[in-house]
Amino acid sequence: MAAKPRPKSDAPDASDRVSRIREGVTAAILEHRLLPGMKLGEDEIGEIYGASRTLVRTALQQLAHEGIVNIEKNRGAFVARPTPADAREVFEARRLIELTIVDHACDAVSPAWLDRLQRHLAEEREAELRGDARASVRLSGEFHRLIAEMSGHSIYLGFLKELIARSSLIILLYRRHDTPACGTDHHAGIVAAIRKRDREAARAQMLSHLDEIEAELFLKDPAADELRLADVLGA
Amino acid sequence: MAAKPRPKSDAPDASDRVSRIREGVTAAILEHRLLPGMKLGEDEIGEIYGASRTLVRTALQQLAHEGIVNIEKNRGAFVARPTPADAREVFEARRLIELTIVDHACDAVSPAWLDRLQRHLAEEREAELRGDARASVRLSGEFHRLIAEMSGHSIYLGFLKELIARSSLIILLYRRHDTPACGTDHHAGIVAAIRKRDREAARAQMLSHLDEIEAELFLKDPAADELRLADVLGA
DNA sequence: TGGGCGAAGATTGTATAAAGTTTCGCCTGT
DNA sequence: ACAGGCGAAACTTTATACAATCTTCGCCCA
Repeated sequence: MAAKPRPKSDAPDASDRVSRIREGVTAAILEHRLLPGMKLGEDEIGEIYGASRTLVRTALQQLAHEGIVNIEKNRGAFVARPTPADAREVFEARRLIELTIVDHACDAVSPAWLDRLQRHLAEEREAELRGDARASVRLSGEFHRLIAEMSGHSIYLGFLKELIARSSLIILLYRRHDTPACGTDHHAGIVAAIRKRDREAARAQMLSHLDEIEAELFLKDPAADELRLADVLGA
Repeated sequence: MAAKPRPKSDAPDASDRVSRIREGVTAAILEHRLLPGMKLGEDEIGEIYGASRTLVRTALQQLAHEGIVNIEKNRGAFVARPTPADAREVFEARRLIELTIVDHACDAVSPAWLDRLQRHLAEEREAELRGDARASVRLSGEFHRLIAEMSGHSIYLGFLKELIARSSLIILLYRRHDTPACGTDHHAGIVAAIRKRDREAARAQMLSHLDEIEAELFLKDPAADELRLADVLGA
């Protein structure tokens, strides 16, 4: 199923060695195996992926540009530790962009896309049934990316990919309770609205979905204190 | 005035060697000294800046991520050549983001910011008087970046920096006549609205400003032909 | 004379080694 | 006993060398 022969270079994340590293580290971060603030040694990662530090460095720089890794001069790379302020910015940006994206998705609806969305929803439900929280977070992000791809706007897609990665980090950092299923029903509702080409409904669904995710976070001052403490400890 | 002592590493574009390369190449592209499609040889740039290919490569990768440079595998880096479709996406994204940004700018207005905006407008008028089209384009971009900084949203700022860079490239590529002053008056109007904290007026001004810029472009099919011609001449 | 094949040149991708910086441990002096 | 400084180790940063790939020019053949 992964043997889709691309004639040229359709996707930037193709089969390069550095992309494999980047996606591996991304997955590790998003699946909570790498905690925020952790050191990402070049030798360490290079050994894991059997690659030279040159490639590791390239991947790390790309991740830094995506906002899920911080590179400090002469110190090295660390898993990003978004502040509550960052979190609010990310979700505000997501509201802005994704409300527009669903609009476009309603225009671009097609049987092929609907099928793909449907299959994704099934996958999400399966992971949810399994109680696999990590997979749920990952698939939730992929759902939003799917809609962005559907919109056909490569710029929005690029922006949203960054925002989703940071969101996953934020959710894993700040969510109150181990939210078992943060909105698979919402996703289904969004798909339903898109199928009906009902822009207003789609926007409303998406908005309440994002609001609910953000509402489940713990972004008050106590979190800032916690962060500041870690800051002193880190620097 | 530029002596704002940053204790740590507040700005990513600090005084690194790679940043100097990146900014130099960016300026060259935005000032139309490097035409779209031109080859950016690593040795060539390295020689110019007295740097090793390692650093040049890093800078080029960052520029590629910003969207003003294309890197083709085993071929090298080239100045990006945005298509009309790209241009439309860029301006749609700018409309979306900048309308929100001016909203926030109205909230963040302060004497210091107003002074900075005023000084920038003076600088723009001066360049316009000089008839320096290159400086005008650059300063126009910086005006929008200034408002983004004013909004205090680092995410919007980052997104907009990319969009502005690509916009400059697009404007230099597709504008119909050598537009002498593409909207310095608009900028003044936007500043006036921001000073009065009039969100609605600011949004309206910004929207008409962006629309006018896009309207001055030549984004039809003939433009594609024009591009192809340049292609043959360039490569 | 036009087209295809092939080798030389050039350029990029990758790895390795040297250089500089930070950090941590240890030692000495008060 | 504790604070401050010295030194070594580990790491990142930068540069250089090697390998793989593509382009180009020239040559041969139909």
